[in-house]
Amino acid sequence: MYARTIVVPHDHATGRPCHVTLPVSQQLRSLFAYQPIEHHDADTVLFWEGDAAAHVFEVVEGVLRIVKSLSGGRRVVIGFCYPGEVLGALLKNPHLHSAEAITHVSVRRRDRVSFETELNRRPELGPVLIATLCTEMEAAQGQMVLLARKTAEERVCTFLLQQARRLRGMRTTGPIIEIAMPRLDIADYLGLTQETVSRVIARLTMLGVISVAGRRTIVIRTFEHLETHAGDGCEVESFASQMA
Amino acid sequence: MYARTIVVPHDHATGRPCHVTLPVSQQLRSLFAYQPIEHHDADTVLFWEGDAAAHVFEVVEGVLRIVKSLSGGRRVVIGFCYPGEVLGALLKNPHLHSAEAITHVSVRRRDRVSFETELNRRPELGPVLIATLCTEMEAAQGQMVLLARKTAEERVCTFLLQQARRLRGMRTTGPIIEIAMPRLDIADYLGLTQETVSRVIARLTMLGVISVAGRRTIVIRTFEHLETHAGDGCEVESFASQMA
DNA sequence: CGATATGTTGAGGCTTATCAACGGTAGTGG
DNA sequence: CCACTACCGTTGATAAGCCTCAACATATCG
Repeated sequence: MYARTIVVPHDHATGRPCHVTLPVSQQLRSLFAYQPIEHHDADTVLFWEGDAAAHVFEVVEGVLRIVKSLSGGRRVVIGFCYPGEVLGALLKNPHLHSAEAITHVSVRRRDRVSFETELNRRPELGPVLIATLCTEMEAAQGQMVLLARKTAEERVCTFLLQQARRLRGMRTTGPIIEIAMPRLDIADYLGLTQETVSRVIARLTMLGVISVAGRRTIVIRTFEHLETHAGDGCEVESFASQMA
Repeated sequence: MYARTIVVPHDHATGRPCHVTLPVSQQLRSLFAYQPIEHHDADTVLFWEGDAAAHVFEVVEGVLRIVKSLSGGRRVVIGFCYPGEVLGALLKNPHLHSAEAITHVSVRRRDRVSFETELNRRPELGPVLIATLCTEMEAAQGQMVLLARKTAEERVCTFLLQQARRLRGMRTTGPIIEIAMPRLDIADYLGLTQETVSRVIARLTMLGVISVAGRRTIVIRTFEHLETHAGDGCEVESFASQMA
């Protein structure tokens, strides 16, 4: 039964990483239109896990990481938060995760109560928020699949595709991606170690799939290889195994 | 910076497993009030990953598993779906996962279009749906933490606590939990193998933390041990390691 | 141009997966 | 009601993949 072949026509790998923020939505962002812009340096913490959730943020510039901690110093990066996204709109009062600036970031802030009041005052925003949350759930499910069953190589390929597709959605030029976050954040996002991420990147470079320029820039040379090695879909991956 | 001690006062381990269904909500369930009850045997598939999403379901009785498949026969159980929950309300049109009966189940079905029409006709349901989705996201994040960083033992302890707390929420008697699903489903839910789940259960039995009666029944003898070994929270786990 | 944080590479070990066989439970049919 | 059978679960041996620890290289910033 589980062996039944399912062809999934739906493009569920939209390149959206799994994060705890609302994706680009002009309508939701309009709620921040008249708020002043704040600037924060890299490694600033916008809010801590367990803090009272007093504000909602629109990210104007820069990248944040959303972090949950557990015993033994272990850390999980639940997702990243990019410009145009809204952060903190969803969850219950004590924050369930920290939000930390990876780069210099600029954000607009709005009081949580007034945010919700405004939301109620404009009923057309309800469906927008619901649609947004559904997209979030979709991304979260993809991430669960990655963390539960993908190999290190598949995780890194998936991550690189997410990054590439995100930029493509922004109509940025070709296959050159700028990785805003350090290897440790990538590792904690993919459920790996820094070293393993590094080794996989080295292997992909050896294979000519990607090339690395500097610390933050990666050029994708063979998109197809990344896609076949991202492990998505439930059908055959390796032709070699069929031949055997 | 990551070493900062965070005490998280919020009880984010509410025992809700991570699933793709809406939690018990009288208001949402009212949408199914006049639908006939359907019965399905164990291992029936309600819908397949990739199918058009034509219906929304209320689970009246029994347990379902929500499954995503990937290459190489690998499988991930995204979550389980229990009586009183609503399934299929959230996602985009092609289903992102299959829903399969673990036990005999009875459900009420409603056409997706009429479900959404009714939702629009009753604006008071919007916030209910949003709150529900937020709870789902919370559970999904917890599951990501589990899959990314927890040990096999922590995963199994977390699962057992989820089961126990779910029953407690239903005001069922004490520490005896009925596990509806086979080991393989538990394994695919926890990102482990059947064998590892079995071995951890054996070890917990040896330690006197639980005892196993038959295939489906587990008695929790030391709740506290489960809680300290579930790995939640970011502070010290083992006193021994402090002593050393 | 130098100092420090970040990233890479290597050796070895541990947790968990894999493969295989056995045991038990529960459901079925006589 | 009991025995048979098939599935499910357990246990063991082995191995693979990733982690850990450590040293080294390279960017980036002052």
